[in-house]
Amino acid sequence: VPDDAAHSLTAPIRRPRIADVAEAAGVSKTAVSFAFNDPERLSEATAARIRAVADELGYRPHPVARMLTRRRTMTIGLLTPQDLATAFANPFLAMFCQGLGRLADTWGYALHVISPVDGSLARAIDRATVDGFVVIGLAADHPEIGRILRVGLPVVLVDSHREDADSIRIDDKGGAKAAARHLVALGHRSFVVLAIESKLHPADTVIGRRLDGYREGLGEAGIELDDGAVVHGQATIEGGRAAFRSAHRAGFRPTAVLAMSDAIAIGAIAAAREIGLSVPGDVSVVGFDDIDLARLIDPPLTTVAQPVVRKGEEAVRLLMASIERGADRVPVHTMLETRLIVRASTGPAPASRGR
Amino acid sequence: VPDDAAHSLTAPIRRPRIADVAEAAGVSKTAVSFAFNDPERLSEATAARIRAVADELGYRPHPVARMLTRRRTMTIGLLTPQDLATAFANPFLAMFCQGLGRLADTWGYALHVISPVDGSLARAIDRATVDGFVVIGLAADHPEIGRILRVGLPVVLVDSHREDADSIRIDDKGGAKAAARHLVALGHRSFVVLAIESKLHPADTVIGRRLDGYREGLGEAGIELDDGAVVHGQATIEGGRAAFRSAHRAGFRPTAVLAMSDAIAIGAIAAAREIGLSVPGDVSVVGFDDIDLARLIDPPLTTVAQPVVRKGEEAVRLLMASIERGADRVPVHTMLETRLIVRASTGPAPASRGR
DNA sequence: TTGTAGGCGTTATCAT
DNA sequence: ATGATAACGCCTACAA
Repeated sequence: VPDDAAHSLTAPIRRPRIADVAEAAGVSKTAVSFAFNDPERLSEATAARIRAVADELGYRPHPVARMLTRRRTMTIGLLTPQDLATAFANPFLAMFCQGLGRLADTWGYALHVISPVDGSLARAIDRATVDGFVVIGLAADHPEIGRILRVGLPVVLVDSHREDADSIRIDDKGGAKAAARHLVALGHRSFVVLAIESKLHPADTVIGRRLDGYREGLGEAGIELDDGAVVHGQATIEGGRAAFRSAHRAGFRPTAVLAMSDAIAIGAIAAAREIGLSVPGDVSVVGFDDIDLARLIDPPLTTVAQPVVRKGEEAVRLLMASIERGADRVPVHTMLETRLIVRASTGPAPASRGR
Repeated sequence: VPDDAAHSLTAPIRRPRIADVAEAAGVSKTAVSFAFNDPERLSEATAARIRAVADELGYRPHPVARMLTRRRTMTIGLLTPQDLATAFANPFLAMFCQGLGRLADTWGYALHVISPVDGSLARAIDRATVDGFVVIGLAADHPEIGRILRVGLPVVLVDSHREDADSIRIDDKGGAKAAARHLVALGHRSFVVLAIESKLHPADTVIGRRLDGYREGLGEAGIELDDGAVVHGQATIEGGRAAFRSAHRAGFRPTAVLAMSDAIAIGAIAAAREIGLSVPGDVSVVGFDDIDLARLIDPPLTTVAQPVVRKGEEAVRLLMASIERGADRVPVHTMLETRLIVRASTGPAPASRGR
């Protein structure tokens, strides 16, 4: 290709490289590299000249090449098993990202959101150029986590636990139990649980633990939860709406709903109203998370609060320690508290009704 | 299930490379590469054997090295001038990300969120390993946009416009005008505008255009907006709360509030109530965006709706066209509609009051 | 079907 | 203070 193109008005065909700058400035590639990364080692004059030439040519160090030699990406990955659209439809994630973001920013790290590629998390992970992962919504024994660990990349597990990785959890069971007790104390005897949908087996997930908590809380009053009374739906407002409707269609007429996320709870309230039920007059609803929304909606939502933003911050803090201090560190396991916040979406049980 | 503990004791210090696999499998590096990227070109047997060996060694192609040769990152960058925490505190962004995510997922692209590093967008951009940028909240003449374009990376501008890049906008001015007219028709004469805070000069931003729309709508009724009656705040619920309070402290007693985002509007409603004002009894509030939240809060928010999710989808669609078909394409400029949605946060003006 | 060799663009090492 | 050269780890003509 003749370099006539260089004189044309159109943008240059090829991105300028370090060698181009070196040649144009009459120095070595090394010098150019120094000009950008370690100017102290160059005389004031040459450093300035190199910068000028680079600017003139529109040269910027190629970030990928730089990553390759530096062995650092300055990026943390947020790994979620849901597709991007679903994940962001849950306000919980945005709130968690606030926490991640606040700390990532202070450390100068960028945020890479990783969701399955064509349904495959493995492929997504293989593509990801990150210095470490914050993993949310994945069971601890998910094979991908083992694979990541084996490559030597730091991992912080959120809401699950294994011995060989940092983790940060909340008291899911206790929180769920408190929610159930609260409803029982209000006289409710007929329940539906709106659970978070997941393809993964629920052994070590929020789903299983919260369900345990609900069961335990109800059990104290001698109440058993029908298997059919646990309906699964996406952790979004729409998911909650659909789940409540589906329970209703299946013949359930609960006086109280235990929702595993605020988004689901909010959707359930919307669905209940569409059916003509009043909240909390006919149905009481308890959520989980205490997202900003919870206290703003009508009626303000009774919910199990967890420190979502702090959870994000802690996750990054742990990850940074792992990245900075190397992998041969003893894993740290953090547990954050939950607490029931009673607002107006729950009230005394109405006169008993079916099922 | 492998014994992780035992495994980690013997785990190699160094990540296995393609050469290690090649040697262990007794083939060339090419063969290993083929086994991962183009298995058809290998015999069934050798491909399987190579895979087995790779698996055994825990080998994964290094994503950065792969990017370097492929010249593709399979990642799109979302560029925002705000810090991560602030950006995610606005539900608008999560909604926009739903749109981005839906299409990014279908194209197999991941999402990289880029915010200023130590206050410098330039540094953040230089770090970013992406195939293209979706730029939101940045004026079209921001120098960084020019720099990105000069490197030849595709850019889709959201909410701003320049001739040499794709863009996608909404009718900000028309929407704002409709909001102002609506309030005027309800008899309001005393206004405060709650604007989105920005360090950038507002010439070609949503801020300037919406302000113009407000002014025009009010102007039709002969109403002028005091300069002091335009209060700026972060586009978050907290920001809205603070902005309303600050206006109130400054002595403003509007009967109507024009907020440039729903988050701000929701915060303003909260602040108004804390002060003892009823909405819409004492103060009417109009938002902008129509986020999910808008119809769920109490009272349901009158707002200027824009198709936020579709905006995200369109942005990725344009970006993909740009990435796939090369940069020598005529820029496409998309305009999406806005429309006023009247709910319950606006009502007739109360008997006239001060200022 | 498999192997060889060169390139991707940078930083790091070791001279000078 | 500056430069030559070797990594970094992979992909891909081209050759066999």
